[in-house]
Amino acid sequence: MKPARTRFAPSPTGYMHVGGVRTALFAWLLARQTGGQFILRLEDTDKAREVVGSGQHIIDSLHWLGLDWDEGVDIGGPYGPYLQSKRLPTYKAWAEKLVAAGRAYADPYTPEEVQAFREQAQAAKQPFLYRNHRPEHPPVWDGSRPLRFKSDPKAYTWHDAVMGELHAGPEAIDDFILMKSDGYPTYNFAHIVDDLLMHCTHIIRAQEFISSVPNYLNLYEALEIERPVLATLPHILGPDGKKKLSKRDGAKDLLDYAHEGFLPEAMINFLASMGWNDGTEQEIFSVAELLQTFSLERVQKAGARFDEQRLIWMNGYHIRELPLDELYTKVGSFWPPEAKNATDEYKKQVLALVQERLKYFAELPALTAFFFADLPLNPKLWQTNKQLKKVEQHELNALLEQAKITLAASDFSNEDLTKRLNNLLEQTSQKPGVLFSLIRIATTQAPASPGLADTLQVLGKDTALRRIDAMLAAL
RNA sequence: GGCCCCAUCGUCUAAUGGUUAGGACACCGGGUUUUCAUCCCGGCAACCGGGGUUCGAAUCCCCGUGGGGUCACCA
Repeated sequence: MKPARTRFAPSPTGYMHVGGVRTALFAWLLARQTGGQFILRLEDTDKAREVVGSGQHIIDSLHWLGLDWDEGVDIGGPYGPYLQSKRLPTYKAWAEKLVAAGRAYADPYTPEEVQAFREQAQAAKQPFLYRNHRPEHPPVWDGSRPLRFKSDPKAYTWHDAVMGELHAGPEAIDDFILMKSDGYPTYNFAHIVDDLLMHCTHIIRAQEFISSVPNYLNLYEALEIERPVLATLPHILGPDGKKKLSKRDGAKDLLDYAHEGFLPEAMINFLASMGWNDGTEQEIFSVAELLQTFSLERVQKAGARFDEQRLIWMNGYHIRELPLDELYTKVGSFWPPEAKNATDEYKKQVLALVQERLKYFAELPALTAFFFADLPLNPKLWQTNKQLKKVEQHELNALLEQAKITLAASDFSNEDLTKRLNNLLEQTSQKPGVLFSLIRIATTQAPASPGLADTLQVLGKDTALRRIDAMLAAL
């Protein structure tokens, strides 16, 4: 496959949400798997909506995911600048070319007049087409008025790398605005100029642009330029399956997932599996595997719902796959505050025990707090436990006393603990459900914990016996 | 409303004219000497409807229906 030059071109109007970032992922995958380049361009032509800091936020999000770019706003490149607001003379020059060719004209109407046309059309239940009001003798364009494209409406059939053959009639084409009266180009104009000048081979974007493509096709013709490969991705829908995922409807900031302790490789796996698969039954993909097998042709045409449950499962899966040392490094500062003075070695032992039940790092404190500090006695645990609530208090007390003696004799190696615990089971002729639950609750005061012998071993003798005493006093 | 796109279990999806329509998530059972989790086993659960074409249709065609997008000096 020929090297693809793809770009991700968001507008800095807010944080990155998971819907938008999939577009970046697919573009990045295509560039990387073909040995091409990936470009980050910022489309900051809407100064009214621009959110300060969101450009950096987008960069941070991509960094977190591990999507790197060869040219872009922050690092420059041979076809820069990559910030549209710094390219105004370029757009002006191309606009003037269109004016000179008689393919663009100044819009003589006031916004109110255009709005009146629009309402007229709406009242008549017709789509609004500006060109129905195209002025016969437009004023000279001096930049104070919007510049409109003088379209040449016709029917098009074109190929989309994802959607296949697409069609539209002349009614889909209109005299859209190229340059706004504030001197900035519209997206519709700027992206075409930039993609040409930056030699992009593929335009990968979301579905909402599909109805504008005939306009772009018409503009490519007017500009007499070759168009890149077009690839339209289906929407990612919100959990209700209705509308496309949007910030309004609670789409989370991508970095929120970072802060909750999701793994970038899990996020990438999840994002890729929404709307793409390789045709096999494989669910788990590493980035390297995605680079092997990804193709636009196998991207789904229908929208996909964002199912956070699936993301959580996938994240847990990737966590379990990690070697302990690597996981330990990644877990970083997610430990509970009580772990502040714990040694790396101790924390690693704890981590090894909870690795298989950790779905995302933010769960770590709840899962491990009792390893670092005595939790307050929680009578509910033994009062409501399915097995224990059937046993008399004094009997529990006696059992726990025996357990204490047994444990006091142990060297607290895993083998010895297991052996003595089993012996105790026989001596007391108790069900493990009763005896082990009791000891587990006594030594952890937690609703859940890893296996008993493992937990006791890591906790150590002193802590275990101290906690048993505390519970004994409360029984 | 015009135009455009889409349509398989609740969800993500496989199937490219011939399968008991497969897998995964979630959920529900059971097992792995306690809990939670992992792992294993099992269960639940889908081709939007109607017409064609064909020996044969989830797959091709048409018509409905449903959902989505778009019709901005936003991208």
